[in-house]
Amino acid sequence: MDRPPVSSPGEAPLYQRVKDHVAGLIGRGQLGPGDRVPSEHELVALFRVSRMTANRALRELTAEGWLFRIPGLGSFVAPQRAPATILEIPDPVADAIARGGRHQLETLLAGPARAPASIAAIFGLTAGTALFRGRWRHRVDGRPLLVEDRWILPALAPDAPQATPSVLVPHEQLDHSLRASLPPPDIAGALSLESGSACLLMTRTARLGGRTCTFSEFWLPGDRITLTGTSRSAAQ
Amino acid sequence: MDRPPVSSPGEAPLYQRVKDHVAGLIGRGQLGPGDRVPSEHELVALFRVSRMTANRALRELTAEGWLFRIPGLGSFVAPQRAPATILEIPDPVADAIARGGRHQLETLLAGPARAPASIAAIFGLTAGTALFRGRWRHRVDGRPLLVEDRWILPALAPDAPQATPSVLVPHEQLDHSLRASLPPPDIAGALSLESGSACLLMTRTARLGGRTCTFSEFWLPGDRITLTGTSRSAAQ
DNA sequence: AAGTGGTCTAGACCACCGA
DNA sequence: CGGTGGTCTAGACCACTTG
Repeated sequence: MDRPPVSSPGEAPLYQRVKDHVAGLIGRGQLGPGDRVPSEHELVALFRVSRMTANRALRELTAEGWLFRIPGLGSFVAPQRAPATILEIPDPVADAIARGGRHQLETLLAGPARAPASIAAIFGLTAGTALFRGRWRHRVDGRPLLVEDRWILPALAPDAPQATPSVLVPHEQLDHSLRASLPPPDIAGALSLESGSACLLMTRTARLGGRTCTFSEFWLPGDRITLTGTSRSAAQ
Repeated sequence: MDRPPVSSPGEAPLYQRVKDHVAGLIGRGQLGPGDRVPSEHELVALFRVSRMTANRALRELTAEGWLFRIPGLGSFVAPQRAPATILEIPDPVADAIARGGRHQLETLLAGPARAPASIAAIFGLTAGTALFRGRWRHRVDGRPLLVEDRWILPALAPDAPQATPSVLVPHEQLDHSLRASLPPPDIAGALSLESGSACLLMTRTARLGGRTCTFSEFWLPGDRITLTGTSRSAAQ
């Protein structure tokens, strides 16, 4: 070969240059969803690289969601990912703790309770069924940041009374929802909020074996908590 | 070689078996965060595979967040990813449209405007710089669901005045934040809300070439919008 | 010096697809 | 049949780390 045995220093690796080339075809709009991208063999000829290198480039672009591949047919531009339709939101308490904040937990309520109709419906039970209920307040660096109100199905979490909150009960799936709401007076008081302050209300339903095993409401003061996330997307 | 030239039919590829082995060491707790995993050379000897196969296994596990690697030192178990800390939030408008809702868009404001200090700071400019500003109201099935207030850097988006909102300006990165807030009177009016109603306030900063090119505020009525997401996690 | 990962090659066999 | 991707090998050179 008349080419250096490996990539020249200071330059991007060969597989990265191949990736950039194909990503550029897509990013500049020269290839759109469903269009065929150059085959491994064509990239081998174009870049004078081995097939393993071309394969790695297309394989990684596939893993990153740019392409899909059909053996025997070719590699194609993947359907447009709707940009920014997905926000990744870190758990605020775990986040605060990870940043080194001092975390305190106070139990406001803990014990058996009869489920009101609205809660019973979530568990698929009839109103009045006995559940375990707990309410905890989390402080980070002394400030109340979160009130957690949790209902637990005793049958699926026999040791629930001893369970600490935010240590999740075993689960297979978590469903979340998030909305803005004005807190009821007891929540506002627990968070040291003036009445009329907006809160984020996050709910979390944990499922195990197809059944709801815990339902939690998280109240977060709207002016003290900001959820953030970052996503990347090609210029379009 | 006394081994079949390629993986036997019906069995997982060799690189996958190596991945499974290493992931199993982590998943069963035999190796914890910071622990060293077998080197490529050790996996070559253990599985009788080529180094490229062992390399692919460890490289993919690294891309998937299981490991981190230090050239010259070894491969190590990555710090524990806190389970269920990531919440995926769909874009509410795109979501409503995807569900088949009838979408209407009204322009409440559009034209050049001087940036107040708070906005200028986001763009890294001085207060009073001329930006393009637009405000739009989105209705889904006739109900106001979103007021979008957008500031655009004209230099990076020359055709911004013609741009429709929610059609993103080209960008490389989006930063989002989400919090609860009480809307100012003009926003409350545009959403047909009583004063004192809680709203979700989402902000989106789009960056291109390392510079902020658009900044948007999205006001969503807290009682009409619920953001939802699902995540799966192993029982722990 | 010995071990690590990072990259690359020039072949190979296979299954699958469409003409 | 030829083209596609999926996998695999047995080497190689390099930069980097630790002793």
